[in-house]
Amino acid sequence: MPATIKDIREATGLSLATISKYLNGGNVLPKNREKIDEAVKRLHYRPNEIARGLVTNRTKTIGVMVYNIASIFNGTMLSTIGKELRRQGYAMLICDSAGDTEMEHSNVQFLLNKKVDGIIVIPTERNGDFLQPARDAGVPIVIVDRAVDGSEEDCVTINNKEAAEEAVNTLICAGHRKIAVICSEREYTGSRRLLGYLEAMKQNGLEIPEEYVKTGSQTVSYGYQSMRELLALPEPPTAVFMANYDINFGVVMAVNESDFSCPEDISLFGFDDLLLPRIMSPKLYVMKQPMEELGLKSVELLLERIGSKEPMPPRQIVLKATMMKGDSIRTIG
Amino acid sequence: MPATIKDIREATGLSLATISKYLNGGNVLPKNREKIDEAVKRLHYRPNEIARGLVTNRTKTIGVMVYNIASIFNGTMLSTIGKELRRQGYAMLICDSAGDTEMEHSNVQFLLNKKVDGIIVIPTERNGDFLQPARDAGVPIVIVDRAVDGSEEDCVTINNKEAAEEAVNTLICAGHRKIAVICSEREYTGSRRLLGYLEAMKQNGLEIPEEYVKTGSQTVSYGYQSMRELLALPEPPTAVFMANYDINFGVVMAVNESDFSCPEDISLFGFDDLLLPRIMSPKLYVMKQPMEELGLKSVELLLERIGSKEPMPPRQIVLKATMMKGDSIRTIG
DNA sequence: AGCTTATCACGAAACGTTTAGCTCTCGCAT
DNA sequence: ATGCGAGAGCTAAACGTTTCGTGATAAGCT
Repeated sequence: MPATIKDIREATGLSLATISKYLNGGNVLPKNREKIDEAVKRLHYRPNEIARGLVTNRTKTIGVMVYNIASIFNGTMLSTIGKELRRQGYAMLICDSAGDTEMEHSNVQFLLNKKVDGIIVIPTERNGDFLQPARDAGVPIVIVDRAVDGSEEDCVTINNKEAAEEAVNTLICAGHRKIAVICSEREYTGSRRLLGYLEAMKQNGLEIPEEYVKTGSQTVSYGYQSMRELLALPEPPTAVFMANYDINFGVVMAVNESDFSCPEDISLFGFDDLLLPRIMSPKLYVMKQPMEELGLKSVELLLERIGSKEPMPPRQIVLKATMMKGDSIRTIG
Repeated sequence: MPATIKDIREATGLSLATISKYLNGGNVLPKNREKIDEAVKRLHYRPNEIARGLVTNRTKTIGVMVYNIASIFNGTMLSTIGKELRRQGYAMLICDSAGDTEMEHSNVQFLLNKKVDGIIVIPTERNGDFLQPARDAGVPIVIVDRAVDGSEEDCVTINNKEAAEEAVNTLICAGHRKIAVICSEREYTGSRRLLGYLEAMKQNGLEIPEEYVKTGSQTVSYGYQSMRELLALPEPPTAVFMANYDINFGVVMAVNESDFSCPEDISLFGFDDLLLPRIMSPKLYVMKQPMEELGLKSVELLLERIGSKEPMPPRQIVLKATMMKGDSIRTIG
């Protein structure tokens, strides 16, 4: 039903080749250019991108895989990534793994069938095997925020370990000795941030009771449950470092429900400067990730790789997190 | 590089038609079936969906337009919609309008160029003109959550006006007389909820000072600013009805920063039962939308329409919101 | 004037599928 | 035996583009 390039041929008397060339930015005689422009406008012609994709073998579509689209962290990342992709003429096909690694496997195959030109992925866990089919197919990949073990892909992350160290050192400087951590070892970010915590504690010669280290998962519910456990200990910590945005939520929920209050009884240090840290009272101390940069950089790397015919070595970009001060830390004599 | 159906032909000696028929569920002789199965597995053959789309004129891809992908409300909706679409074999091409109606216009054209089989849209404002190109092209459309003025499309919403009435009546029953509202008139939901507020106030013979009615936009920042203004009035309200999830956030932020506290000095009633209402202390009273149902129903309507060759009359589905009690309302003598 | 070069247009093949319509074979009922 | 229909396979065209190689025209040089 919609007009095709053949209709333009009828209308102008020119050949398909000439019309196609002009529409793709080639040079034609001024009078032909006018004819084509007129016909395109009159017939509301728009190139069929499916047909184009078949012959050029490029769909101008990028697959984006996230571990959970309902998390505001991912939503914010997708917002930046989507806007930038669009600016460069690419569409964004989103696959939500919903925290399920099976689904993640299936998503890769799905995107390959859709013939995406490249894949941006914020993975569910540290195991990157699910990417194998894409590697085999030679589809460019960029991994964002959470690196995967032993990958050969481009990767954009932040200095997780150092950021965690800075956070924990801040707590220590405020006089805290009994500091707990809530994170996850299954994701890259959680494991790196845990290392930072351990390092800071060790450097300062502080003891780490086993029950102060919670390494389950980076979810709201795990944060909630862990915090309840911590507060119920015979000797609860005086400060807690939360290694991820969703954990922030769960922890704050648990504190609000308890008899403890922040910062009088318990000091908190979180991650990611999104809505929560600013909305709550007291304002939460956090390490802020440069999320926009993360998104922009990942798009840049991917399009670069798609554009270049030569194979390029994998690149590792590491951005820096910065501290945002709040009122959630009590200074201990 | 990947295997094509022609490679299967070489491997089996069968014709393209036979192979295609079998792959699409047709019947072939057992020995041929075996041959094809073997070749498909050995060559890792997967049909090229681009080529298929060209001839069938169906891409098995749905365009989903949201007014802001970074909002957790939309993220949650997208999660449900995406999962259900996927279950039915469809991909989800997401376009974020980022609150910009220009962008929204451009998004429709973009999706049409991508030849999506249908469009699900959570619109930015009440004006639905941006959908015209899709209507002209005969692409099925379903509008979710926020209806648009005078549309002929399928539409899934909730009983906004009645829900707002219930909320305001709850405040009135608790003894409140000075009740303010924060919403927006530009969106369908905001304007309907405003009507509900006005109706409840009128039914109970309550006065509505002009400065108690804030109808700017449904964003965090507007909620924040409006609440500051309300609290600064010579005669501030004793209760506030917040007509949307983002507004909740802004309002709570403003209250936390002020000398007022909830519910002692100010009672609050919000919308949408997502993270915030549960996390905050005191727990927030809200009207809860059946978000999963909203998403599922919209997918169902769309696929039904895509599947049917006959034209169908537009359908209007209205779901019901329910009240979730909290501790954010003070009972006045 | 004759030769070269640059510019533009064109015809035809190709991309990887689906599908309409035809042919062939086989078995069964008459 | 003959006729018939069902089932399965095949050929070829079609979907709407891009692109390769060639041809034509005009302009620029000696």
